[in-house]
Amino acid sequence: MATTEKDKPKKQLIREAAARLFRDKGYSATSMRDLADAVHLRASSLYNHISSKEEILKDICFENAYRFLATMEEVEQMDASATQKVMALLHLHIRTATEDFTSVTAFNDEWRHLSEPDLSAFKALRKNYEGRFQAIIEAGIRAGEFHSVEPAIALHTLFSSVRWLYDWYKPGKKITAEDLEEQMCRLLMKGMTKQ
Amino acid sequence: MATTEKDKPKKQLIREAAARLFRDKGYSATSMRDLADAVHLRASSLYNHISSKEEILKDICFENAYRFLATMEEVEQMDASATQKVMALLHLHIRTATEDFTSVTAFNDEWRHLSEPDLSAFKALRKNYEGRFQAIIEAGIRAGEFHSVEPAIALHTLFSSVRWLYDWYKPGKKITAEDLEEQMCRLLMKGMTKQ
DNA sequence: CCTACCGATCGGTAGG
DNA sequence: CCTACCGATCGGTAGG
Repeated sequence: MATTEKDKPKKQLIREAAARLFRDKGYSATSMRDLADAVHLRASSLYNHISSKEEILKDICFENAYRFLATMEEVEQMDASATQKVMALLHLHIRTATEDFTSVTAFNDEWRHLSEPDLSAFKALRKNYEGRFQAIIEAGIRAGEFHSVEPAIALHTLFSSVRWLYDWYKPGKKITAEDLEEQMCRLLMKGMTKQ
Repeated sequence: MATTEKDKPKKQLIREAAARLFRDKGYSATSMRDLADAVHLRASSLYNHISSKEEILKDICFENAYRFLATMEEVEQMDASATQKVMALLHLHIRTATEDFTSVTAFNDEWRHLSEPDLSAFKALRKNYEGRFQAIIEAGIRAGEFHSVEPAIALHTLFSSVRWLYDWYKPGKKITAEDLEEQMCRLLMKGMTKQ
């Protein structure tokens, strides 16, 4: 028996609706009444499933952080060139951005609305991930695969490119997800210009 | 006589403080009390200088939109290759992001909080700018300067790269603004990998 | 420029 | 799951 929307636990439905609203209006501009409307409940009834607005944000942010760290682990253990590792990570980011809108909340600015100690904990995970990504770039430079560039600039330029995908990319419409992944990777790895 | 901070009209000081707060916390999470504290006034006194919170956002967004459209006009009239034109625009975006934090509000998501008819008007200006940027990319592809890529993908990848500069780049600290401009341009034009 | 204050809305709770 | 309601805070106004 296939899993339908109705089988999903209410908590998950609430979280997905929240992620969509956070993406569209931002965390602060999304009220619990907005969220309640989206899942056809009264605001007070939400609290039978979640304990606070911030808990939803926290769950979304940390789930995505751990998911990306798990993939980083796998990529680090690949027997592959730095180029292949960077491309694997880019593919992950592009695919996630197009398929899972909870990731937008985590990657973009909404995590800033976490309060302590969650804010510091999240920033530490993010910094850990970025540091490991940058180490792969540095290895690629040392191996002569990449141009000699400030690793921090390369890291953030790659990161930023994928960060705003949600804002312009509409799946299916002319550009398929596969085209997008292939062309963005090629652009970032080989650049705009010929030669 | 040099212009000092004190010579600036109060309205401009308020706008700059607002832009900084919008960047740090977002438009919705910035209250008029926050803004009043930043300029050492009571919230009610702000209204002697501005007419509403949204007016500040509107001013910031449209001022930047017109500034970028004016530069686009100049770039279009340059007697230069598509490569040179794209680099000129990238330089503008990078320089603006590092020097003027009001631009962040306009380029990133805060403009979404405009209400109609300003929202549609702003989106139209943005679309106009993006269309003209994309036309330059298309000309570069036709001229054989650029790899054959979906122009929309190239446009948004370039755009997104510069959009988050404010989030990680701290001027002076190790990486100078000149290094940043040069290396980001090189990375986007020539890519990560050698050959 | 301030004090005083407005109605609306916020996240969340009590109680059933 | 609802109705009823809480104190806090919101953007903004009146009046001086």
